[in-house]
Amino acid sequence: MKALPREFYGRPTLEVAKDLLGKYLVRRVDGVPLMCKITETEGYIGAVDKACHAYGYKRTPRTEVLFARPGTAYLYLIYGMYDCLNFVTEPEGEPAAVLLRAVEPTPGSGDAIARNRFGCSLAEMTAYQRKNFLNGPGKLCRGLKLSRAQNGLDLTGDELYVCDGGDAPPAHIHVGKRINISYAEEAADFPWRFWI
DNA sequence: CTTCAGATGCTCT
DNA sequence: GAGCATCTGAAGA
Repeated sequence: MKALPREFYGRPTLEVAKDLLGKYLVRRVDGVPLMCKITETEGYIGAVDKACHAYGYKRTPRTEVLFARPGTAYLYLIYGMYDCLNFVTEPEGEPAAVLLRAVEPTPGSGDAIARNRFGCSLAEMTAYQRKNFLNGPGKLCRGLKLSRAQNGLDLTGDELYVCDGGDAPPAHIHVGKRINISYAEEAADFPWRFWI
């Protein structure tokens, strides 16, 4: 399956966030591909969004990647111990990104991802672990061996990319407020979270 | 099922 | 020094 081109990312952030749902995230580590279906995303738009790290075009060492060309990976550390994966969107120079909040492993990838996340096979996981496998930004990064080491990675390369699964687009996309950004005042209520 | 505290370190003021 | 786009395990209902 072919990686989505840079033009896919260089569009309005909320469109990209919705269009990513149902597509497949591919992470190649040591040549071995891990594949997951994308099921939950959030948009962050620096120009207007107090929840975005680059709100008001704020440039710092950390936010520099958000100003890069679309189709670049933005990974940062949160709460001292977890990483979050984002895709840079919009034309270059417009700081914005889509946060990947949840994915589901494809059948062939579940076992390797379970090892990364829990250090055991799929079969050895508890029911609770199965239910809460990759349903959070920190969890999916752990499972796919993603960290700040991948910050700035080009999504048109072969280490990390998204491809179209060939399935029909999701019939119904849920829309709601984003998670854990209560500090962001009016932006906390923007309906910029999408899931299937 | 739910709530709750604690972990942990980087980033910007 | 304060706060953070989170997760986990333990305890309660």
